[in-house]
Amino acid sequence: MKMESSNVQVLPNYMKVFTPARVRAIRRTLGTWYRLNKRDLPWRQTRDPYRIWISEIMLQQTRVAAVIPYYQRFFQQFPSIAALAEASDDALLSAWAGLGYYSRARNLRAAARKIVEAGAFPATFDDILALPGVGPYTAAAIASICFDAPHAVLDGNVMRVLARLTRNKGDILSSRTRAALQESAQTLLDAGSPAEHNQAMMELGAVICTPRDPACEECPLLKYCLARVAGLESELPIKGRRAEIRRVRRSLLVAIRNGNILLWQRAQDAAMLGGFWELPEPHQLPEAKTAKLLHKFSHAITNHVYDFHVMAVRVSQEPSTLQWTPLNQLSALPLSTVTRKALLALRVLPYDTT
DNA sequence: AATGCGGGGCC
DNA sequence: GGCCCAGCATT
Repeated sequence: MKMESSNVQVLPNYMKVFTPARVRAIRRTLGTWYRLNKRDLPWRQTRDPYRIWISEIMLQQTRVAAVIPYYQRFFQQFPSIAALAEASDDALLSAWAGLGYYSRARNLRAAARKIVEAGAFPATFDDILALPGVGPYTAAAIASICFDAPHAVLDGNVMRVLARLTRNKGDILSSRTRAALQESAQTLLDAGSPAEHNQAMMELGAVICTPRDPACEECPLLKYCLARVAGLESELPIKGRRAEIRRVRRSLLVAIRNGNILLWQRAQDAAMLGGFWELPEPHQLPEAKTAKLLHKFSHAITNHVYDFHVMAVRVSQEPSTLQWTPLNQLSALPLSTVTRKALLALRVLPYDTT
């Protein structure tokens, strides 16, 4: 009898949640909750692979509220995959400017060209995964939502839901924990309706099982949640330490002459912000004569915080890497967010075009 | 396994 | 003003 009780304790946590009867109950409860409570989002009106693909790429690391204005506009500019495949660099980056992670836009066009060449949108998990910019999460999302493929999605929302549901105390940044959670997600997946099930899991994480102050009292899975029973819902999931923030002081130079402003364009294949237009910095204009400080602002990128000083300068002769750009053409160019912030503050740009 | 890639919301 | 969020590609 001692053996029996120790056997029960040895069971991994996910086994306590994922008994066949509980799995069935969780799937049904979750599905009912989702059908009654799901938000009405633009990409939930369709199963068209082009639409779903674009929405999933835009939603990588990006909040729903930030994506919505870009989503509608994107299809006006690129009504078909073929149109996207032929997009110019400027059109592509302009459509994405402000969304961040610009390699997503570049990969989008590369993938569009692959799809055009293949003649149809890939319809299996493996073929979708082979598209540039598509990883395991996005492939599972598209395959399940558009093609009913039984692949469980594991994004940040689902990791949080599952870490709490199974009281998994592993670091979700580690690949071991992620593998365990992927296994949990696949076990729980309702293969009869993977599109709805996957979206229900993500929706639960987005609106109920939130990072801070989860709304457990409203959660359809409350009675199955091992973290809640243990009072650990606010401690899970565990996330390891990240790199410390570094502060860096930088200057931007504003030279305006005859209705033109001096700018430079980053190389299209640059690792960071490739193809974007920028204000020059002092090392690019060594002989510029500083006139005065026009504006100060800060801008955070990943683990850096930049404190920018925007200076008005006069230039006698400009390096060939810089270009005099007509002020009235600025809104047609992909401007980096830093440059846009500076030019908006100086009223060189009349209003935010993004 | 570790790092870089934006931008925005919350406290 | 600092802290948190988190897919994919690259190394």
